[in-house]
Amino acid sequence: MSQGDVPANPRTEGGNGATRERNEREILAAAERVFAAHGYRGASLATIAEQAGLPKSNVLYYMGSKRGLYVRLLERMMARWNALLDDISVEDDPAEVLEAFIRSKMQLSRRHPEGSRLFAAEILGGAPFLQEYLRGDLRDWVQARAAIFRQWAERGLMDPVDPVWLIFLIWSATQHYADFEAQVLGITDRESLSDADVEAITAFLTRVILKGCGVRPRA
Amino acid sequence: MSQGDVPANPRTEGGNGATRERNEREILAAAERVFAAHGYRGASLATIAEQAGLPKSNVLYYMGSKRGLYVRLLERMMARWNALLDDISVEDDPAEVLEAFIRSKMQLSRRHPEGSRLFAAEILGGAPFLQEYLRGDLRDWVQARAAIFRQWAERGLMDPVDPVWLIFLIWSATQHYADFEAQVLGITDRESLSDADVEAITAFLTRVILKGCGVRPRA
DNA sequence: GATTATCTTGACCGTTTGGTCAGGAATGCT
DNA sequence: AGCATTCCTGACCAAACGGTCAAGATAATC
Repeated sequence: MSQGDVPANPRTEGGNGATRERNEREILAAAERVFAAHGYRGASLATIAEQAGLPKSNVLYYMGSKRGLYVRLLERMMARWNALLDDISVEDDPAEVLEAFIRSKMQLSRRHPEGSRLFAAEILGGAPFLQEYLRGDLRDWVQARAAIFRQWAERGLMDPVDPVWLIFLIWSATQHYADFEAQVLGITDRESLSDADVEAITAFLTRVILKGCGVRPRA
Repeated sequence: MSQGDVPANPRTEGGNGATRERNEREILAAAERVFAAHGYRGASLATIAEQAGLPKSNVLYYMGSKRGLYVRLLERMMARWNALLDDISVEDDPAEVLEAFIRSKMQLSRRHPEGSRLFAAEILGGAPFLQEYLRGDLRDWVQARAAIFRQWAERGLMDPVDPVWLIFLIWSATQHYADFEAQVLGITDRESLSDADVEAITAFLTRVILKGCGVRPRA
């Protein structure tokens, strides 16, 4: 090995090997829970290791550092987020697109509540690790959608509401049921939200928001 | 002093004394910022003391413990919250009440963004300190309002939407601009939200939500 | 001016923090 | 079998953590 070469550090490799895969999955799941509950600073590697059923040293062996583990979780969550942002066109039906948007966002929050809370905690703390993403990719995505909403409004398919505020409204409403789960459960005296509950909430949000924006069916 | 008496501990007294008042105010303000940004576990007394411009020992002299300081902040925030929850009656105009609700909630988030984020972080972490409040006072308040919304619906003054989901929708939408400020600013490329921005958002939310619930003017 | 109550703070304590490291165990490859 | 890579982990470290305490400074009261 010549000088300057990176040593054969397993941390830098792709991730082949069944043991590695299994342990990393376990660590990431545990870390997502702990970071979601306590934020970046409040989470401890000892707690994460305990919940993953591994010694602390092993967590560091696979993840390198607390920071690296956290960033990896954020990236995984951003990937999930991006996966549901497929392309839309001015020719699509606003009602269908908005309903699909609300529904898929709701499902994302429900399928990955810890990831959703992890993201929320990051933003709450001023988004120290996500500034670049917010001011880059995510902003572009929002502006692209906003442009389409505006065209729909011009064609009389919906009211001329500010599309950016509309996107934030949908985000906040759908995110609420994952992030503020403790509040929702406490107030409604539930132990958990059933599939039927989630369906009812989705239908409620779709109805109120579509009607509120004056979305008219294309046909 | 007979046995069993509480010693003349300044911590237990009302809070007279100008020095005390000034220092406590400084400490609470600094603590609210730090707890909001990092959560309960992630916040450190050293950071709070530094931001308050006092030695750490002094913070503990006034507040007793980290836990006590945190609880006191939560109680202050709950008091602010309760202050805007005045009584409403079935005879009131739904449009006026809902708009006032949205507007006052929006102002609360704007006037006390750190308190709002502190509250959000507490809920995000599973509300370990607020379980009782959520399942008690707050639940009662929600149910009382929900009953009135239902009567309005029966009288044909608004659509028969689930009133609890409606309250959550308003909460989430208004809270979003304080809690996710970093996201809003990053995406809209702003440095801060102006009064005009807040007014525009309030008008947008009022319009969409009222229309979405089919609220009809009483006259 | 003396006395008392309040305020201030550096030094200190035991625990927990993220992270390192050496060295052994398991596994894969030829 | 032999060898290299990957995996595993207890011991250890300096720094930061929440909290205590004694002793002095300041302010209030008579």
